[in-house]
Amino acid sequence: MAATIRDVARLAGVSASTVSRALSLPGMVNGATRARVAAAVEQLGYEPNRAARGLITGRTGTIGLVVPDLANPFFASVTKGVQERARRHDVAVFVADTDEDPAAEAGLVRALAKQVDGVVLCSPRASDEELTAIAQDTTVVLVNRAAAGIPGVTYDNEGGMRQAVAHLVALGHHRIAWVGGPSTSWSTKHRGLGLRNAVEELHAKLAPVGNFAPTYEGGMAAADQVIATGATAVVAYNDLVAIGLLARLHARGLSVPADLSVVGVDDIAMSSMARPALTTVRLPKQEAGRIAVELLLAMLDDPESPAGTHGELHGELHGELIVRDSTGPAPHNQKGAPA
Amino acid sequence: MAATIRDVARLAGVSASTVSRALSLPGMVNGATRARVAAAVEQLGYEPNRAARGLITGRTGTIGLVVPDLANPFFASVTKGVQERARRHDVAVFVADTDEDPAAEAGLVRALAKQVDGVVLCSPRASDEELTAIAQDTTVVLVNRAAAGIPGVTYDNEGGMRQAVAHLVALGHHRIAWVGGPSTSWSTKHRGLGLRNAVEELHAKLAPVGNFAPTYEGGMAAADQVIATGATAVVAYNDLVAIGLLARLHARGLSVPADLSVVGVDDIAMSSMARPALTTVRLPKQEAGRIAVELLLAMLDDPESPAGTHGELHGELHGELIVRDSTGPAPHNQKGAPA
DNA sequence: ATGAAAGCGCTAACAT
DNA sequence: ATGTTAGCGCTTTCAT
Repeated sequence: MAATIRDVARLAGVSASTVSRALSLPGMVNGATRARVAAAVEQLGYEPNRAARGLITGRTGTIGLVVPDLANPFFASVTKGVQERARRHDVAVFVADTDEDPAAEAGLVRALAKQVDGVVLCSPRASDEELTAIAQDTTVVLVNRAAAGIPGVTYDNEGGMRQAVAHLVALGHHRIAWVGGPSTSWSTKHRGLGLRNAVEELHAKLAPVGNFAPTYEGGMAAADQVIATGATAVVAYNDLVAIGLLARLHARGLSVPADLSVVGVDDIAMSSMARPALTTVRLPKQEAGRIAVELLLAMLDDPESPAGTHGELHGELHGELIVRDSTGPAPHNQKGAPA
Repeated sequence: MAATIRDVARLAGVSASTVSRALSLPGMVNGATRARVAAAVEQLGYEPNRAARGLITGRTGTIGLVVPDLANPFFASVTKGVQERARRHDVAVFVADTDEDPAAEAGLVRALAKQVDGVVLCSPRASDEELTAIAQDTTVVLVNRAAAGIPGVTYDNEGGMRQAVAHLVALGHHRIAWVGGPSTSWSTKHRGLGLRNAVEELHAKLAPVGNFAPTYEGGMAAADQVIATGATAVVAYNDLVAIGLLARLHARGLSVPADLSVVGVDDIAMSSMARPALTTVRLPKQEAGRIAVELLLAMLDDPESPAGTHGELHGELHGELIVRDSTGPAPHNQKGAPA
């Protein structure tokens, strides 16, 4: 059996409470005593029982993480970041995968919530109302989604899109197609907005081709519509979509970037392996996970935690344009080019 | 505050012990009483406090999962399988990522072990001795690795390799190169063995080109040596390596499958997106995770659990050959072909 | 079939 | 600065 606090107390010749204090409030105990306790702890290999501690403190030392799909490299990276930072704080993390099922999401979060101190919700598919309701009785931090009054970490989608457009315009592109992700997606909305602004500022034209699944298949499905717009460049919702685009464009006999330049978002590992390698806006994925943990822990430590108090807690991360082979100069005789 | 067992007891007009029994040993309590308790539970939305229960039963209702790298699609899939099955049993899972650091592995497992009922170790990099030591004081199940006396689930590497070779031989290939993974990898060893046997049975020749990192870069590094063997087909350690191979072969001006056929292992999502799409041996990844959970839970439920007793507990999963565009008929004037 | 009592390992008043 | 006491929410003897 594992040693208990009483074993340590006996060995150190003190009471259990002193051991408890020596461990959690070292300042309150005499240096010599503290040393004796430390020695006893060491000798016995004592580790406090978390369940017992949790029973009385009401804290479990555990946080939850909910992601739509672990098999999606973007979410896998965020998860790595969460892991790493949580471990540093000696906090364990329960990971739950909703399998992209929006209906299962809320239930899962609520079930998780009972077993943890707080929850990191990554790219939740739920409505703002549902999120607010959940945040009522649970400490929640959002990743890749903003919702009024709930702390979180998001990406500067506008800035990222501006970089992409600036790059394309510098290459001589004037007509840029945009393949959006799911219409319910928060980032689709903001990327679209950013694109619209950037294109206007830089005197180019935007040709949105609608909403598609945020997957390889989505990209395949969008490709022909992209071609039909007559654009010489296309920005895709994310890298997966961009790679699907690449595949279908190739099948249609178009060459990238000679005929059409392609830009993705995320910079997943696959993007540098694509042919041609994909120009993309790199999002700091692990960093988002790390910040989310810090935010959550800060909320937990702050005694004043009535829902909403932490609304101002918010991190914003910036994307970085990574230029690879899928973007190049605009073709000379492009449709829609100035005469 | 959440309702406690006493609240339920009061509302149902029984004692706390009766509520406890009604919940965990329904057979021991009168039907009518049971119904009253159930009603009270329902009305109060009561959920037993796991920490309190764990304190007395010694079980946490939590298992641990250790993987080398969550960003690797193979491990992400296994993790999904573990998740899904654990949830079905109302068991939570702590996920830990060692970041491919073999040195961190053992420590992580031991730290995890104190907080969970058992641990699923996926593709551990540790030595057999270390694993045995860990299994001494923790309930452990291995995935993708066999070690004496420790239950686990593995893949039938030999069978998978035989399918790949049969496919290639049928296409007229006689000389097959083999790009192995890390020399310490259990699957490298068994895939190599399977290949050797299959090639002998089918009267072909094997040309091993050594050990490489199980990554895209590893495949790039191996490609030129593969070409030098004069083989008309190559089997790669896994899909990532095969895709790296594809990239470097393309750069060298070789065409796949016209000049060289390429086969991978795993069937990660990326494989069907590669150009040409990759022929591969599909491994049931999520299934491995599911079985591991069942194994672990079975061990936990079985009172007789002295280490080693469960050594015979073992699942073996079979791969399935998925033929795509990266394999084709052997070139006519191949080197090493019969005259 | 049910209740009363004890206690899991720990922390947090309350004493001293 | 340290010890004593009580009790977190639950399960489990032991009675009845």
